[in-house]
Amino acid sequence: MDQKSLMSIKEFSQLTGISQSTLRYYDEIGLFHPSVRKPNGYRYYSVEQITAVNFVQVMSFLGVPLKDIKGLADERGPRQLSSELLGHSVHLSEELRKISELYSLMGVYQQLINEGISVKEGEISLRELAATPIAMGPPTTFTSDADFHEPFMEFYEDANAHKVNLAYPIGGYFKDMDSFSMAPGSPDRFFSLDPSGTDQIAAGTYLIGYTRGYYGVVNDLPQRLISAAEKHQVRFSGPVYKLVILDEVSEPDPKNYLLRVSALVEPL
Amino acid sequence: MDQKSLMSIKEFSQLTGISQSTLRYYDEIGLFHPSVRKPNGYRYYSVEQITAVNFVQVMSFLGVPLKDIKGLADERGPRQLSSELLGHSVHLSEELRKISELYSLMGVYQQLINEGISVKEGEISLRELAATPIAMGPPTTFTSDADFHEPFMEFYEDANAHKVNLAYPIGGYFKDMDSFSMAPGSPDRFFSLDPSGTDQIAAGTYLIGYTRGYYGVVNDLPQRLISAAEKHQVRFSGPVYKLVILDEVSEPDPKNYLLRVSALVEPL
DNA sequence: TTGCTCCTCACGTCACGTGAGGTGGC
DNA sequence: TTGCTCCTCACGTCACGTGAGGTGGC
Repeated sequence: MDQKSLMSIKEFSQLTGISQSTLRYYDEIGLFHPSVRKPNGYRYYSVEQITAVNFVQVMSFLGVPLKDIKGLADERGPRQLSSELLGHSVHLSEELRKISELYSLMGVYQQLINEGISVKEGEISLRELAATPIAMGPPTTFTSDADFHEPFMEFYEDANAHKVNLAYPIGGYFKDMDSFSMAPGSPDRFFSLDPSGTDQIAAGTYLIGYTRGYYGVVNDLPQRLISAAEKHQVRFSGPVYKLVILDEVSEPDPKNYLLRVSALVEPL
Repeated sequence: MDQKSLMSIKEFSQLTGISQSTLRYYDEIGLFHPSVRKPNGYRYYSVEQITAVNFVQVMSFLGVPLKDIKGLADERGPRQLSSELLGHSVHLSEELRKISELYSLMGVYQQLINEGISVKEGEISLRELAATPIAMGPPTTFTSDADFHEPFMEFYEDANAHKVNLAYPIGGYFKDMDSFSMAPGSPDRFFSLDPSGTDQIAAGTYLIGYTRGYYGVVNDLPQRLISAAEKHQVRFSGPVYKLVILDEVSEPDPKNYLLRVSALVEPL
């Protein structure tokens, strides 16, 4: 109202948490002017301006370019603003979904890395696993043993089409231990660890082993799994899942990439 | 493995959703090189690189500067990466909180604007309101009727100290109708519509009226409320809340700012 | 040969941040 | 007078986008 109590740019900056240089920039581009400009060029802001600049901040955080915010401010009106906000809130809920997905993605990464750090490589262990949601790809068709890429690309394109998030680690599915041990480089399907997938790794008892090497290298892991099964008095009763848990993302040396193979088993 | 099946930059760009110019830029700054560079300068990418570039994308989305991502890639190792990720996931959950707050903020804005659009100004209505969480400020001390700013600033500083989100609309609280009608420009407290606040506007029956004008203008609203109370056979039984629901954010003309006053009532 | 893809500069852009060099206010 | 604040250029920066002008591949 009447006499305005004015703040220097420093005070206004501290109150709003917006840097002085940002405030000057907003002034320069005509987005948000100080209430008063003294003859010496000093900028002074009024309390009432807090709301307006807050709004600018909010819209900017929403990703709206400053030009558009300016446009909005120039020819706004409640109706325009309302529909504008509606658009952005749709966008925002999309962002929200993306971020929470990223959050879950980082959780998955972390779990795998921590597993990779703490694992005793030589050992084969028997563990109870809870069901894990995944997104399974279509059946693969390997033309030659060496050409791994075509089926992999097929999986990729199929996944893209189905909106599967491909940032999650991708592994190989084998329908049973025979399939794995005969052609460990040619999974029957690929899968993504995407937890919003509609398929799942069934809960159950798994025999789990690790080995190091570049993609495709399994070393003697199949044999080790088979002899461990004998020792533990279990037999392979279902699918085998192969997943590289330390890859180029976390491990600089390709020879040290860490592969995990989990095979469903049941007591003899 | 062995023979790589390579993709042109266009194919790789389409597969990953990363623009060609971004891929060239990543190459230029040494963050992410194509698997093969042909003598003619053409870039070719391999399938295996999808994971790595995905990771770059993820980190970049997390707000990590490309330089840092490069640094991470240069001297990474599972342990470093794990602790790095931990830091970012803390940051991310903070972001998540911020965004969902923004989302709720936009909801509040929209509600108020829509109310502002659809309101019949002259009418005073009797409505049942559900409880609304708010953040109440400290009691105000007005030195003069005209100086509204000092108490308002006090509220602001207090709110800042208590981490109240000040982007939510701010209103005035009066302990009763007498307090409001005697000095409608000097609320007993200020409040923020911040829904994470620990105070609340109590559920109950409210007499609600509107009037237009710049901040502080109430016109004949107090009288209109009082006579409406008689007509509706109710008496004022508690606090009065004043809130400008259309302000400089949504309304270009200060004379058209819209004030809403809600007064708690009970039957006579 | 034609059209498409790819290349390398070079420059633009968006939203500021960062001095340099100078004036103003208490 | 001293120190603090404020000012205006001007230039830097980050992560690309956008042509211009030219070559390469099927």
